[in-house]
This record gives sequence, C-alpha cells and structure tokens, in this order.
Amino acid sequence: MGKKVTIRDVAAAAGVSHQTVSRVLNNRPDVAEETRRRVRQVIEELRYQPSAIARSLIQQRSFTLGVVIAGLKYVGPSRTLNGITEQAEEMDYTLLLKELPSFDTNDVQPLLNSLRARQVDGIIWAVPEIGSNRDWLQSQPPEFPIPMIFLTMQTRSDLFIVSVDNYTGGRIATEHLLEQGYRHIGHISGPLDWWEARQRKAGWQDALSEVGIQVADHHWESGNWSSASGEQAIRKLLDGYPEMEAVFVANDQMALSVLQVACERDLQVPQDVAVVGFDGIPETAYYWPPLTTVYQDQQKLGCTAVRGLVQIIEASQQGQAAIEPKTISLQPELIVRESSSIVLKP
Amino acid sequence: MGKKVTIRDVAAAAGVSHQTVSRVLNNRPDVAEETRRRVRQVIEELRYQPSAIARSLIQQRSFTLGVVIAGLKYVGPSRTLNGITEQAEEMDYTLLLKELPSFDTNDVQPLLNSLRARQVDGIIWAVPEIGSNRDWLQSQPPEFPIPMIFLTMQTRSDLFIVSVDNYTGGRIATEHLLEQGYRHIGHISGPLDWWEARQRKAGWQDALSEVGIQVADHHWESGNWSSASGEQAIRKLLDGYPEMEAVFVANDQMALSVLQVACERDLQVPQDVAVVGFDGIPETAYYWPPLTTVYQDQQKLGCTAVRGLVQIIEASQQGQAAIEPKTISLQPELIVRESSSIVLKP
DNA sequence: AATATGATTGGTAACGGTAACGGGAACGGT
DNA sequence: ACCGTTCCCGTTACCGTTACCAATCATATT
Repeated sequence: MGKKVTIRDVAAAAGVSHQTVSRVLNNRPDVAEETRRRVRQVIEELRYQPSAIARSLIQQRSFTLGVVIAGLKYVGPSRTLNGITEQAEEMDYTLLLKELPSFDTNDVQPLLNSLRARQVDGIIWAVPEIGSNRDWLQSQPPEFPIPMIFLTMQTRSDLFIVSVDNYTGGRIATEHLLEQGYRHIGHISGPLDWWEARQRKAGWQDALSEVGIQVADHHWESGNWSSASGEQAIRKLLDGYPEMEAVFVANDQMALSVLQVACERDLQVPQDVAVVGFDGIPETAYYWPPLTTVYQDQQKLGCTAVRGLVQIIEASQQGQAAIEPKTISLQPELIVRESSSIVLKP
Repeated sequence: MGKKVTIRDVAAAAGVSHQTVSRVLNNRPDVAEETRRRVRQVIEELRYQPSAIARSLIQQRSFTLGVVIAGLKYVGPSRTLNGITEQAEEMDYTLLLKELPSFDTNDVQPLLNSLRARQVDGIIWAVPEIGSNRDWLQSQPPEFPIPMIFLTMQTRSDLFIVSVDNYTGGRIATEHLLEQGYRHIGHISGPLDWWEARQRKAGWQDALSEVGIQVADHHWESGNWSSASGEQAIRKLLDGYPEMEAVFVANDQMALSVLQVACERDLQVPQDVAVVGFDGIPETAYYWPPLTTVYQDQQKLGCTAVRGLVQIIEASQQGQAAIEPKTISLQPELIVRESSSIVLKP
C-alpha cells in the first residue's frame, strides 16, 4: 500500500536526521550544500509533501483564513469571494469557507467555534449588515482571540471594516439625474433592514433636499432586490407618483423590471422615464435600453479585506504594536448609458 | 493574556486525567455519569474548544473537503458552490476552497500538493472540462491517494463524475421549437472547446436531423457565453440565415442580446424569431419578452457531488470494498415562456 | 474464600512536524 | 598546546489530541 511518507522516511533515505530535513524544507542556512542537494533529491524521489497540519500544530499558525459569507447564489457575494480567493492565493493563505444559511442568521457561535478549532489565523466576515445580524458581537469576550475584518457595515471605531460607500453611490446617481434636468426623481430601495439599502436611499434623499426638493412618501417604494419585487414597486410608483420623470433603483435586477414595465406601458426610456440602477453587473450593457448604473467593485472589496486582515495578522505575530481598527471605504463609479441620457439616445 | 486552554487544563480543573476528558468529548460509553457531568461543566466554564488540528493529526482524518473551482464571478460556478457549502455543512464537513486563475489552467500540481498537505479527505473538482484542462490527470499516479469527484465532464469509466445532461438539454430546447412548428432553427453555441457547449450543440443538431432537417454551417455561430459575443453572433446569424424562424441559444446571457438585437431590428419575438436560452437564471422571467430557457439545477449538482464524495470516503474509511466509479447525470428542465410560444403571447 | 467479570480510570506512545540546545570537527589566533 | 568561533548536524522536548494497554475497584460467580 502507498503509505504516507514522513519527514523521518526522508531522513532515513538520505542518511541524515529528520531535523536536517526540516532545515532543508525551511531553507535554513546552516546545511551543507552537498547535504541540501541530497535531501532535496530524496524529497523529489519519494514525492514527499510536508504535513501542513503537523506544522500548524507546533507553530500555532495555520496560514488559513476563515471566510464567512451568505447568499453565494447571488452575484454580489460571489464576486466578493472571487476577490478574496485571488488575493489569498497571492499571499499564500488557504481559505476555509463557511456559508450562513441566510443573511440574517444571528446564531453564529457554533460556526465561530468551528473556525477557532481549526486554528484559522484570521476571519473575514463577508456578510452584509442586516437587521440585527451583528448582535452576536456583543456576546463575544472583549478580547476576541482571532483577528477579524468585516465587510459592508456601519462604521464602528472598535472594528476593522471594509465597505463600499453606498451613500455616495446614491448621491452620484441622483445628482446625475438632476444634471440631466430631471426634477421628479423617484426611488426604488432595497429592503430597509439592509444597511446598504438605507445608505443608498439616504444618498438619494440628501441629493434632492440639497437642491430644495422635498421627498415625500409616495416618491419611493421598497423592494427586496429581486426582479419580481422591482416589478411590484415600479407599478405602485408609476401609479402613485405620475409626475415622476426619473427613477433611481437600488440594484440592477430591479431596474431590469422597471425597463420591462416601461416597455409594457409604452413609456420611452429615458424620454418618458429615465432609469439608473446600482451594482454594475455586466449584462446591464445589454438591457434595452442599456442601463445607466452605479458600479461597485466587489472583487476589490474582497481583495482589500484579505490584504487588511493579513496585515493585522502579521503585525500581531511579530509582536508589533496592535494596529488600530479603522474603516476602509471604496468609492463606487457612475456608468452613464442610454437609459438616463437623452444625449446618448438617438 | 488569554492563553489557549487545552485538554489537560480541563483535566486538571476537573480532577481527572486528560484521557477521561477525551472520552467525554467523544461520547464514549465508559465514563461514569457523575464524572461525565463534571467534565462537561468544566468544559463549559473554561470555554474549552478541542483542537481540530491535533485531532486530524492523530486520526489521519480531517473532515475537510477540498473544493477546486474556477470562474467564481459567474453565476454558474457560484450556484454550484452554494450547493456544495449547504450539503457539506449538513454532513459536518468543512470546506477548503481553491479557485483556479482561469478555466483552462492545466498546471494544478502545486494546488493538489497543497490540498494533500492539508490532509483533505476528498476533493471536488468543480471546474468544467475545457480544451485540455483534464490532461493533468494523466500525470497522476494510477492510485491517487485522495478520493476525487469531478463535475461537468465527459463520462469516463475510471472517474466519479456528476454532470448535467447538456445533450438532452439541447434536444428538448430544439424539440420544443419543432413542436411550435418552426423548421428553420438556428443555434448560437458556447465556445466549442467547452464540453458543455459541444453537448448542447450536438443535441440541437441531432434533434433536427432526426426529423430530416439537415444542418448547414451558416445555421449556427459560436459565442463565448458573454452578452457581447451573443450580439455579434446573432447579427451574423440574421444576416447569413435570413429564413431563420427560431434560435436556440446556449446560455441566457447571450439570449439576452438576441432579444435586444431583435428589438433593435424591429423583429417581433416570437412571431418573427423565437428564442430559447439555457441555464434558467431568475432574471430571464423579466427579460422582454420573458425568455423560454432550459433550466439546469447547479446547486443540486454541487449537492450531489458532496454526497457522492462523502459516500466514497466513508466506504474507504470503513475498509469496505471500494465503490466503483460511475457517472451521475442530472436532467435539465424546459421552462416555456413567451419568447418561444405564440400561444402564450397575447 | 478465591476468582472471574465488568465498569471506570490512568499512563504512555504516537501522529508529523519545529524549536531549543548541545556537540563534534575544522580553523585561526595567541 | 590551548581556546574561541563557525559550520554543520543530531538529540530531545513539545504542540494537543486519540489509541492502546494496564490498573483499580466493585460485584458476581463458583
């Protein structure tokens, strides 16, 4: 049988002690060149692969990051995960993946225990803040033993956080519509227990009130991010706010329904109603008409989180002064297409 | 400092040997009820968490599965991953995630080594078969030490495989169009170095030739799955095959462009040209007109892979006779909407 | 009373690596 | 001749758990 070959097998085959093999593995200087060569060759021949597990045990360090995420089946989270995997690979960390059964799970203790048991060096909490799904933080001991970094949540001075600036995203979308000359600008928000949805809505509201336009309750509706909910919302909005000339929709899926309902009611986009979405998924360029949208770089979000976390880990390993918690904010970007611009439209 | 608490700390605090604590942890029968109770209480008090790493080392078993995937930023792979995480969670396995830099990476040895080093109990190869990206299999020793299961590839008698039946998917799409009375049915394929793309195309071709329709080269174009490539393809197809009454498109993103170009050229869907997509992403219900599409359950794909793999692992652990490799095939499902059905269309 | 039986428990080795330390050989300087 | 350095390498301990075996004790059996 193909039994597992250990460091001692290599040592025996090379006629040295296992310690010398270990030194070769770790590129320590104090090995004779000749010996090093011989050991390397035996390693090749036996196809020896050192056990990361044994190494983790003795070093108290696993070079593994825990990733906690939710809603993988949606584009947003999976793009973030994509950014995380790329950056982790580059920094030679392995990822341990956990997906929560739903976005608002608050019972995370078993999951945290499991990550602790596996000795992860740090944790990326890639679940957006929704309702009370951050409450579990309060029941943690003040000195939580594992470095953590959080994605997409309200700034707090005691945590490391990486977020996209959704408030500014909502502002630039709305300001763009104002610049196009629209004054009656409605909004379809995401579910308002989502922090992101509240931020985007606040951006819309502030941009309007800043130019003296007062927002009323019938100027907006909330959806649940799905195309189906977007359809409901735009119908209500068109009926309840007939003067509406433009609408800022909190994500692209819902914006798609807006385009469809407009088409169904024979409303021209953007002549009768202009539309701006949010997220910037690639397909928006092929909606009809092509959709103006606020692009957020979710890969970069993940990538930034890994870099930040590794920095914290390395600092604490080298016994440096602990890094102070801070929030990193990524700026979204407006992509102007025909759905909001009469100029572009033939 | 909050030093780590080990099994010996618990033993000392409970006044027993560490061995007894171990027995309690593993629910062994031979511990007095009174002792068991006391140990459990101390575990609670000290918030003791056994080290999965030490456990893996001694047991030669990590309860961890390696997942190798590519293209996480696309919907397909991430839905599969979603299925994998759910099922793994349910079966109490942890996941170690690796993403390949591209779909056709063939240099996978470092990655395999890394998984071997971390002692994963099994590997799910969730990268679809493309070009020669399975060639690395040949350079593996005939008795690869870790159980593996592959997703989305050509059946082979020596491997465990789970796939969606893309060939049948292509057939049912085409047969549906034939039933609607169309005879001139074009096809926009995916890139033909993808196994899935070839299968879908073969299904289209066979369904047609079976009813005596000969397929010519100008009846199809290939894209690269993106909306952009779909636009190119449909333009060429409309120009080169003007009698075309219907088109089977190999994925929904490309089908979206078909709808858009049709709209641009004032072609009614489905009256002038009927469209059927593939994948069944939720947004297709909100395309205009709503898109008929072949739904494939990619979550189930992942879920099935985990179940299969765990079965193989458990069998080999218990020294049972090794399970024979086989291919599991999942059937796709046609969702009929207005883009292909005059009956549904008002 | 002596012995077998079963229920509990503890001691020691082992898993596969790295850390800490020490020792021998070769070399140079005094 | 003696000592200190440097280079190279081996011995031993240790990381935190489970496996294996032996020991203890109470109870049942002959």
